[in-house]
Amino acid sequence: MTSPRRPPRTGFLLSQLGAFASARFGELIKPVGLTPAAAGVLRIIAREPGLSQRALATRLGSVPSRVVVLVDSLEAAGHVSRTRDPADRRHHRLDVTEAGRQVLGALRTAAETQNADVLAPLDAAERETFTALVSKLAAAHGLDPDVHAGYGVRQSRPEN
Amino acid sequence: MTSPRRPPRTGFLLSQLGAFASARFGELIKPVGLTPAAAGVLRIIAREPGLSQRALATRLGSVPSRVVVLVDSLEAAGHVSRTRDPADRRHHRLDVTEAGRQVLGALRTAAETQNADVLAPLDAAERETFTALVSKLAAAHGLDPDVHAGYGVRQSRPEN
DNA sequence: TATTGTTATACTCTATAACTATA
DNA sequence: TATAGTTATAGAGTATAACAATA
Repeated sequence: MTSPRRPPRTGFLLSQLGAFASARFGELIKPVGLTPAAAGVLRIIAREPGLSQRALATRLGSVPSRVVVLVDSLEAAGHVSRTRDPADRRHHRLDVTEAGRQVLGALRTAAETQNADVLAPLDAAERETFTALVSKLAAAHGLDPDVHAGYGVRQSRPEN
Repeated sequence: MTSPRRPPRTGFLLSQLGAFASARFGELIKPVGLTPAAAGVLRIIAREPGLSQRALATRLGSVPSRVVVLVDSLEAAGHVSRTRDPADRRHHRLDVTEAGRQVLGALRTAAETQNADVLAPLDAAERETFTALVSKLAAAHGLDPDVHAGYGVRQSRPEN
């Protein structure tokens, strides 16, 4: 007779943990007035000033129309500026404003708090080990911490 | 002068990794014809036969109307049965059908594949360490592997 | 009157397709 | 004609509120 296999729970628990971490960050930045997705976009633009919306869409693995909505909200909030590129007036250069830079500071603080909250149950040594393993997995799977993953690689179907 | 702090990336990478794991599972069960959310509900019902929809909603941290939709889909697919409770005809007892039980087997296979795929970049020793740490974190935060977390503790606002 | 489940409805997120302007 | 960005629209997921049946 076959013994009843114990189900492999790590993958599921990892999904749960990721969702938990994401939700926690969402709560923490609510006072800042940004969604996690918009926060990720702000960080990407800060990292690559002058990015075009098209390039941003590629970076996000998303579509131009989605980028319009995200940038609209950031621009309306005064965190990001759109400037027509004089060299090719079809392009919009995206840049972080001074106000946006201040928000980036708040986001970093929120990230630190989130990090501490999520890892709180681990002691210092465990935390270090865990961080190393998570980094290794993320790198191996080609994940970018600034790309908000609604719930993963859509493209094919909303698999929620 | 203050040195530029290196941002704490583990929380974000964990979100990414969780979304990645969830998306992978979603792909794997596409042939089965279930969404991850429905799959989680099926597992919960298997674990607690005769559950009422109200109780299920509580278990999911969701609302009764949401449960109706989820159970509708599972019942239409023939994986779950609704039976009025003779003792209190307001309740519907939820149970997994024979067909549902077969699907549960397929889900377990998919979970094993997902688990292997996600953890593939780690060697055996790292995998064991990682699994232990993930389990510890999930337990400490009170997470249930069968509760699909759209993207976290909604309840207050869709923080996507 | 309180509780279980259902239906009607609305809102958010995100994608596809059609459109405008620039090249 | 090709490309960047925008608008219109649609679909999936999930919530709130009103409702029906039962207690």
